[in-house]
Amino acid sequence: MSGMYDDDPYEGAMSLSQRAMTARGAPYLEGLNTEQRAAVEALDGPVLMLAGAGTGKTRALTCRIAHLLNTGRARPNEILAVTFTNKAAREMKERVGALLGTGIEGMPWLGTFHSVCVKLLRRHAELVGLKSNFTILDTDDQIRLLKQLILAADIDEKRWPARQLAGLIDGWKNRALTPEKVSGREAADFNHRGSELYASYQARLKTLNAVDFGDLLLHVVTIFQTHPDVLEQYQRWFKYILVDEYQDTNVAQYLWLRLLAQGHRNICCVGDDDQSIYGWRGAEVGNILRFEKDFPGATVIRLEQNYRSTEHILAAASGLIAENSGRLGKELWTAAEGGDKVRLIGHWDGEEEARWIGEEAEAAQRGTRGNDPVSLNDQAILVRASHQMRAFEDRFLTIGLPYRVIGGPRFYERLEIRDAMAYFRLAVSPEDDLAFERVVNTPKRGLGDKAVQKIQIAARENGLSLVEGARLVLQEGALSGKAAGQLRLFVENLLRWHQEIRDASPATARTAAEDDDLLIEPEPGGVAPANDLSHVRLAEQILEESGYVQMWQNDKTPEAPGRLENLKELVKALEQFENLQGFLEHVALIMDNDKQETEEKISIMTLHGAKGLEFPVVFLPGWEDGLFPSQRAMDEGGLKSVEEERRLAYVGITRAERLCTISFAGNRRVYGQWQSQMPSRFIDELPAAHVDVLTPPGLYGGGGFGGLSSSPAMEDRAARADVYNSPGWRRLQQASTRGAAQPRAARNMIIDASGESDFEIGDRVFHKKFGYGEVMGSEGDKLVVEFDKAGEKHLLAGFVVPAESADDVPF
DNA sequence: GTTCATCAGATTTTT
DNA sequence: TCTGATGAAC
Repeated sequence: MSGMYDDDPYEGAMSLSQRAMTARGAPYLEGLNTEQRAAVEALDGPVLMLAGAGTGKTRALTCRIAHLLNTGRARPNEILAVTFTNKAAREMKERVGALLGTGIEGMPWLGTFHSVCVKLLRRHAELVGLKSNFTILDTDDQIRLLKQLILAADIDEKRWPARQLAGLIDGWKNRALTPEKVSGREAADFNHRGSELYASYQARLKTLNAVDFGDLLLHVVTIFQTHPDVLEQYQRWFKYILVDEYQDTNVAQYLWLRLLAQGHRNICCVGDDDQSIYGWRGAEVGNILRFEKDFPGATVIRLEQNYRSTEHILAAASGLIAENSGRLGKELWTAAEGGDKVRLIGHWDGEEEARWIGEEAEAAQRGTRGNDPVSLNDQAILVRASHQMRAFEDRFLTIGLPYRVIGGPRFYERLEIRDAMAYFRLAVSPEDDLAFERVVNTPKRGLGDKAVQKIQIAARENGLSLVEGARLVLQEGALSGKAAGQLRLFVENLLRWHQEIRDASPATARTAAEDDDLLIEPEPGGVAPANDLSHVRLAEQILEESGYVQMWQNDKTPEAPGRLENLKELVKALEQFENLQGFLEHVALIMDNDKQETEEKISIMTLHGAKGLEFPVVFLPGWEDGLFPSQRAMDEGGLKSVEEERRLAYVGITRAERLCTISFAGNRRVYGQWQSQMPSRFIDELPAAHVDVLTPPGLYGGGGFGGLSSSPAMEDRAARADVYNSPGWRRLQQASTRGAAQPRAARNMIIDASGESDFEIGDRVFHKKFGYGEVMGSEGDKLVVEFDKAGEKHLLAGFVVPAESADDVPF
């Protein structure tokens, strides 16, 4: 293997390190393949590690850190290692610790972009006009704040929703644009008030001493750009920088990294341009494509040996992704031979698809397919959009198949948790106006819009926080007796809780100024088991005294008990922390809560949620144009968006270790309306030689594969023959005969395998859901039909019958 | 001020 | 189909 490794300008340094290694022992290097080893040992200068799916990227990355430490290149606190998720950060910490056989306590700078930025920003907050104890707002707070501003700006909130403004501002922050830097054309967005509202939003945040997620990055970048001395300090300090999932970085993160890397220039970015699926969140694939230009003399190492999937799965994924343009180029290969081809199957509708997948999952679990039994834990259904999950949940509930939805509404985003958190926030800092607003009238205290408005006016006129405004209103006696009494109680409670917190921990919050040698600080007052549990008691007390618990106890809706349960869980989670402050900090940044479950369950999640995971058996349903690729990607984003969708498809396929099944349905209920669906364009892009086309008999007539005769997969007749003889096929046959009766008409439909439909323009046809209609056009086996009632539809010829045979269709 | 009916809108979501 | 936001009725 020649190439960059041999030509590496740092070879001398490496042999030195090799010597050092032998001296100290580097067992972690054993078992790495050539490229992985190269990636681990190329310590100096810029390095781009292009790591395909399942190529042992995390392993290389963690070994690299271990190697840096073991060779004495850097102390643990001189390494900056950033990831996107807490999960990735946690895993990396654990694995580095395991490699070195010692606890790695001292890696304070290994974390998510956001957590590292919080740390930096707490230290230098005053440089952007904040106090170091600023609060971090989540999206919900953000929206509520923006709503107020939109209202204040006298803009019709219906035509200009706060969500849209939030999206706009997020986009600007992702691109590191402060309000002044927003270009003229864009500034005029949002009813010509875009940048103006952005500016007032930022001003409001400052008075609230708060930041949103985007600010964490943006403020730090601003500090670096405007205070060279501060920047230089960190440039010097971080001898080595490592970045995970580099393809997902946005402009702000890119600038942040580039600024920091200018010191030692030892930056190692790991990523895979083919797995860039967060463009809509501001990620710039361009960052990774441009790496060599940004960092001249960069070493580029490709990890292409895949240890996860069988050759057919890899080949199918590779064939698909090859349709994308502007790739860095990478071809996955595996030493493992054989295995099942990717399976492809079409269904009549979404319910049928869910039914079939349920049966397949159970079959795999029993080992009926002639394979070893596969635990449900090792099976996953990956969907494009979360609303697709519903069909599966419904079906699995009825057949009693245990499932787990990953990435649904998260624990900390639930209503009751957010309310409880608002109470905690108020107890910690009563001047938290957003929290105040959220819960003044929750539970109902008879304080409606009008009362709250009075408080707000009083507060604003006197430059006070809302609690103080409330006290003022009470003094003035501007509220009716009942409301006043309730408000007084609320405010008194609040201040009392606050006092208790202050009594309990006089000065736990450390400030930036206290500590000069900040670069070697320990973990922030976070996840340490507390010996004194007074804060837990206080939390319980708060929820009781506020009447919040009572509120849910009185609630008779079916979800009330669950909410109370969640509150208990929240209080329990507090035990892991020293105090409420530490807990709030944790929650602001760490919204994940993957608690391990013991019961065997099949996972249902979005394709986005599946990135980085792997499963022996994977189902990819809903491959239909308009769903996947999504309508929006096809309409708005043009080629770029469709390519991102294709990468998503690539991510999906490459999650599978042994068996990957792609499916689509001809009809699907979308927002309650039945729609006919066309198979995804991605299906036609799969290389035929690696795909098995399954078709349940009785659906398209049993002989051919309805809509796909033009696809390469269809030409692979040998593959199809295989299917018919496989045990899987026979099982399938049984499944569909014993399943709900197929409409007779559907069973009788004969689709010409050549792909030509028998229909001509002007023919009258009948469709099970749309009724009668007239053929307006046809192309191959695809028809355009003008239905009498349902209007014009594009659909596969297989889904309609000539009108005269409609009598056969049972209603 | 709270409750019920109507109506629009509806991806993906690491932090 | 389902959620939420709004407005009229209590």
